[in-house]
Amino acid sequence: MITYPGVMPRPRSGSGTREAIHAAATRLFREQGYARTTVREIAAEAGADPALVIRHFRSKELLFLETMHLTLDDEPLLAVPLEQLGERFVEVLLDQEDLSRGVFLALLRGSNEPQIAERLRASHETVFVEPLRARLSGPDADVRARLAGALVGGLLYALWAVGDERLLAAGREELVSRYGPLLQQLLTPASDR
Amino acid sequence: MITYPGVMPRPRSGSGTREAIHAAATRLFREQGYARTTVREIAAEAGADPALVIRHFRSKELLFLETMHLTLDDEPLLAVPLEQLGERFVEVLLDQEDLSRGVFLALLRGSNEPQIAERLRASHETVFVEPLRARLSGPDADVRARLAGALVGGLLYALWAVGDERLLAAGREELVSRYGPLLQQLLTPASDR
DNA sequence: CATGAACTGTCAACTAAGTTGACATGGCCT
DNA sequence: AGGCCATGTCAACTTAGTTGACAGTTCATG
Repeated sequence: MITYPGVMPRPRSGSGTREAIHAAATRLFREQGYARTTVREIAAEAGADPALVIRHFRSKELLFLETMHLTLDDEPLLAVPLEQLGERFVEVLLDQEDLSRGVFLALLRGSNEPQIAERLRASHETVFVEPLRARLSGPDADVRARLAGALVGGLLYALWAVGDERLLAAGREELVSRYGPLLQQLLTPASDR
Repeated sequence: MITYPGVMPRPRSGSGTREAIHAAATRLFREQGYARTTVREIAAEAGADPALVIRHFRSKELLFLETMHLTLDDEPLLAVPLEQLGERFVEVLLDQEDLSRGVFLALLRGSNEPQIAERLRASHETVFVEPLRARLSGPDADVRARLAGALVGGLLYALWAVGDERLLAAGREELVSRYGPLLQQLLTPASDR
């Protein structure tokens, strides 16, 4: 059995404090973002000493990075024919609001910090660009997928970062039927048909 | 002559310190954002006392709001026929990068603070939505303009907030010719033609 | 079973940063 | 001349992230 030198968090005798801190941080960072959440607040919610938070995670920023992971369950996208991927992707995005919104905003607003910016870049790539590029082909597949990522990100930017009331009020249906086709244009340009 | 009760900044005996603080804050907030810029740093650059910065602007946040104004010279858009507005708008946007980038990012990343969020909302409305809505008509003009704002904001989000290297490398021409038509779709939908 | 290393935890304190209050000064208006 | 107020300085307060000293616990090994 190989032992990894201090890299992996060993279970040891878990009193569960580390997990409590992790959970508290996840909730607070999601709801309040990076800047407005204090280490002392996290510690209080986890019933721990502020110093212990740093002990466990080295710094507030590393704790943030350890808890804020943007994900998208793209399973519902796999079986969708390419011609419907545009609308479907917007649907999936809007339906996972509970999972994504807090993390997306926290990453976006925290991206002043270089490491958080890097995480935002990677998450954007993984969640918004990659699933679409995987379905494209041709020499310009990469650019098109990246523009699609910009388009998709723009919707979340407008809804969540800007908080456009009228768009929020528009409802899922209208957003899907109006914005989806635009995304579709990038996936299957008219010149392809 | 009416005197406004303490609202307008009276010239008085200007030693210019206030202006120096304003200028330093503008530069630093643009280049480093809200969180990474300290009041003490602004004061140092302006050759003033940190307390004086607060004296003049009441708080770091108000100083930020006083200096960070997102604008877009939409004059070059007025004469453009509606059918070319999509590409033209993207062009104008990309050409004003020097003016907009720092402020846009500072507002976006600072939008954890409620007042900065409100400024972002207003700026988005004024700069990205309003110029387009002004050219649209029909019952759905508002929604379409707002979706156009999302689309446009998405491009800046991808380029500047995410920092998508491949998009940055793509160059103005390609971005305009690929992303402009998508915007155009919202301004003049195919069903209109 | 003892023991030392590594982990878990506590407490006080340090540093940086935004802000405030006390106080000084100099110009402008009456 | 006198008073008001904008301008400016300085020290100090508060909050927040982080560190260091120290103590208790657990676990693998001799």
